[in-house]
Amino acid sequence: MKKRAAKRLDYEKELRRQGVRITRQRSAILGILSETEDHPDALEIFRRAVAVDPSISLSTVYRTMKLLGDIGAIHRHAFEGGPSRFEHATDHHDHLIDIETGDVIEFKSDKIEQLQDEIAKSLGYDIVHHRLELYGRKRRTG
Amino acid sequence: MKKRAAKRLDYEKELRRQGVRITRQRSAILGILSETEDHPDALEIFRRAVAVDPSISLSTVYRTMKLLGDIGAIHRHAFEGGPSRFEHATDHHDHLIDIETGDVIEFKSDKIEQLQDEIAKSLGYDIVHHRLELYGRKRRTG
DNA sequence: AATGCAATTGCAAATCGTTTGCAACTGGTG
DNA sequence: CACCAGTTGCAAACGATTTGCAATTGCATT
Ligand SMILES: [Mn+2]
Ligand SMILES: [Mn+2]
Ligand SMILES: [Zn+2]
Ligand SMILES: [Zn+2]
Repeated sequence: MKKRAAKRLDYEKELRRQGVRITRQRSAILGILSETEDHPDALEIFRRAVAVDPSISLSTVYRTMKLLGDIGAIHRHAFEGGPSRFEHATDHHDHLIDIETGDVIEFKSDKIEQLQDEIAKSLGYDIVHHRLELYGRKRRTG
Repeated sequence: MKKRAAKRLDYEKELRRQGVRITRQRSAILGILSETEDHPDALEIFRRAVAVDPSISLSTVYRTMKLLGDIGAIHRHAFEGGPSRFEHATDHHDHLIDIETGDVIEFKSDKIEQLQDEIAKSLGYDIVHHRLELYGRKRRTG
């Protein structure tokens, strides 16, 4: 899954456009989000943010994730068991979670996406969003 | 989605087989689960159970759902936003959730199931379980 | 650069769904 | 019908997230 790193400035630009203030704390979080390629949870983002701005609070991380989610700059995933995990918004894709390591692997299937649309349509619905998560374990190549 | 109602006695038999006691509270819950065709949450099961046995507690509902889940007699779903919802175990199927009414519609696609397997395999994984949820709104037939 | 004020913050407390410790109770076997 | 491990109700604890509030700060305005 190729992912173009969103630029911190892209985020800030979008925030300003929405009349939202760029605070020191938000800059720190945006910096972290823009350069991360994984799916960290709020606490992990908080830990990374503290390294940049020790005064930041977990509340602010949560509030910022909420804000960014609302404007569509990030996506929130509630994988089984754990807390919500975040990633900067990119093209839609789904996830395979390694149930032994917790690793998250991204994938995309146009066929599945299309079948979903057909199923929804046949039931009289339009899909607004969906969630497809595969939980598996690495096949031991014996 | 055709669903054969599980019999309360099926549940009890399985529980006894596992050396688990059939208490008044468990009977009440099993009765409710065996005759429900929807996806109630713990609180709703509790409400229905109280009507049968006023002494039952919410804790016992949760403990019983855990127990039944562990032996595979029921399935637990964590749909977006709300609390866990339960249904008695039947053949695998996935869900379409009406984001306006909360209604849950069941569906099954062998094609999607197969594509999932192929994707996992191509990534070097075996699927242990998965979650596919479509969130949509009723198409207005205008 | 100084002012003004609504937006934002950190903190603590609240919330929600769920789990758990514990003393009292009870199913089911002998 | 006695026994006792399994089960219960209750209240308190839990983990993730949200919220009220008084203090702070971004930034548009002079
Ligand atoms: Mn992703
Ligand atoms: Mn179902
Ligand atoms: Zn998808
Ligand atoms: Zn499925």
